[in-house]
Amino acid sequence: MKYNYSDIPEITVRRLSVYFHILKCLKDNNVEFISSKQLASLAHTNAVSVRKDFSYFGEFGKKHIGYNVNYLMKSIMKILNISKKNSYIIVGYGNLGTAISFFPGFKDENFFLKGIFDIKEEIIGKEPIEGVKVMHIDELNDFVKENRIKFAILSTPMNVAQVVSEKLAKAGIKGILNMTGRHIRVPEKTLVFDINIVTGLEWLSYFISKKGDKK
Amino acid sequence: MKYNYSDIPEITVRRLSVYFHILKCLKDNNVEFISSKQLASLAHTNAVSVRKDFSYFGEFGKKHIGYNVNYLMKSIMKILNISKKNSYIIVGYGNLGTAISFFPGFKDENFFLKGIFDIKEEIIGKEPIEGVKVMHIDELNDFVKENRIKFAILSTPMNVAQVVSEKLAKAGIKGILNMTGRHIRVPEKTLVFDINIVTGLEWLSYFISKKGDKK
DNA sequence: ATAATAATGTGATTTAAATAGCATAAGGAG
DNA sequence: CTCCTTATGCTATTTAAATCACATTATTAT
Ligand SMILES: NC(=O)c1ccc[n+]([C@@H]2O[C@H](COP(=O)([O-])OP(=O)(O)OC[C@H]3O[C@@H](n4cnc5c(N)ncnc54)[C@H](O)[C@@H]3O)[C@@H](O)[C@H]2O)c1
Ligand SMILES: NC(=O)c1ccc[n+]([C@@H]2O[C@H](COP(=O)([O-])OP(=O)(O)OC[C@H]3O[C@@H](n4cnc5c(N)ncnc54)[C@H](O)[C@@H]3O)[C@@H](O)[C@H]2O)c1
Repeated sequence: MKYNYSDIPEITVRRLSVYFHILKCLKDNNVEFISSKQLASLAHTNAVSVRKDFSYFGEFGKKHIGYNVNYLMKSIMKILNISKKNSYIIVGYGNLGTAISFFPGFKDENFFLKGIFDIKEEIIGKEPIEGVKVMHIDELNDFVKENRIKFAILSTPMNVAQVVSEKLAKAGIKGILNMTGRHIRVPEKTLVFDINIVTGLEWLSYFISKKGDKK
Repeated sequence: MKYNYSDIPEITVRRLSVYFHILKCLKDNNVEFISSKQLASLAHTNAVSVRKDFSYFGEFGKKHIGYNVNYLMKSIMKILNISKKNSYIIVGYGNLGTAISFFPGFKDENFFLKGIFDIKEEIIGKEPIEGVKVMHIDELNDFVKENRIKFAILSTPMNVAQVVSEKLAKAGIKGILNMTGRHIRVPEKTLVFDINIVTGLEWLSYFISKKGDKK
């Protein structure tokens, strides 16, 4: 069956990403085939959901056999548009920005760090990662345009999140991964994905406290 | 109207946390009252959703006026069970763990860091934050039990995520904030909240690539 | 004092997502 | 070669979430 882009549940896209990370791990352990049931159990969901999620994009499995891990990974990479190299920058090079810059996991998914931006004079010009320089935020606009950067990880302090994200949008950044915990408003053409660590603790807190009073 | 715990949509709990962070910011700017419409616009949702979310827990607003920012914050804190002090630990004190330990934002939400665990001999015994020591993972069990720690932020390497989370569950940790990107399996009594930065970039990648082929 | 306005809170309805059920295909056992 | 098992993929149904529509109330303007 053929689906439109707009028929596809947003949550399916999230799950594809989860499946992908699980498949990476399976591949490292030389697993060649996996059933929707097994994959579901690893992804904390159920087999029907797994099959349905894939069915929006095509038929990737074989009856009686399940899914070929390698082929499924490649298919998901195509769907998520991460089969080709992508470039990203980090904006705000403090504690969190630094941690992210040293994390090797982005490369496996074809995301390559191309630049770092901050305002602290003492770090500008440094090259903390080979081939990646820290630049002043004033150089952002030209750099993004010249290098056609699509993605930015925003890890500045909260109080400048809004102004900095406006600069990002203006420079032509297509997607902002917002780590600041502050909601930002940008033109519709720029997408934002929010990650908020504190929110996670609050969610846990609620469900732990409510676990007693079931039903 | 009175709702049961199980009648309340999970997504509502997530949004409460989002509202709370926005309210904190409004309070800092001396805003006293806010309408569901205004709050919705700041939270990227709509006014009815905002009101419905609150209505599961009680009536917090005044007609024609809207919500008192302070009162609403206190109410949300009660709902999320963050009005009293909570203790958490960080397990895996590498780049990310360190960044998190220095982040002051948890205190505002009544989450206090009580201990740090790792296996690197050269950092064990250090006190990177006043009053918070780095301990060996072998001391985890006793420490968690003695200090009745409820929450743990897991930031070890992926390959030990499973074994370490089993230790956490065994020690009696109630909620794990899993930063590793690897899915972990723990007994049902232990809750897990996953945060995966790479997933965020993939989500952005998908929606940016699909934006052209609308409908 | 009355009308107009701006807001909340909640049943009713619509839409989206999850789940169930089943037809079908691939492989293995006998 | 036929039957049994296992697993996919799709349609139908159920459940959950979002939205609509409106009754209600507090405040302001006339
Ligand atoms: N840094 C990032 O931006 C980033 C992004 C996405 C995901 N992650 C994930 O977060 C986790 C931590 O990342 P990081 O960059 O801080 O890695 P890191 O290697 O800098 O830190 C890991 C720490 O865990 C410690 N450790 C190892 N085994 C342990 C054990 N058995 N018990 C306790 N501690 C142990 C190590 O000694 C080290 O200090 C990883 O799983 C990574 O995949 C990190
Ligand atoms: N560290 C965490 O664990 C954590 C957790 C949750 C949320 N956050 C959020 O992530 C963000 C970063 O946290 P952090 O701990 O790295 O903070 P940080 O203060 O260590 O780093 C912020 C960096 O941004 C730079 N900066 C300031 N203004 C700038 C501008 N206009 N343009 C570019 N860079 C600018 C600063 O010079 C600094 O290097 C914050 O918004 C924080 O709320 C962090």
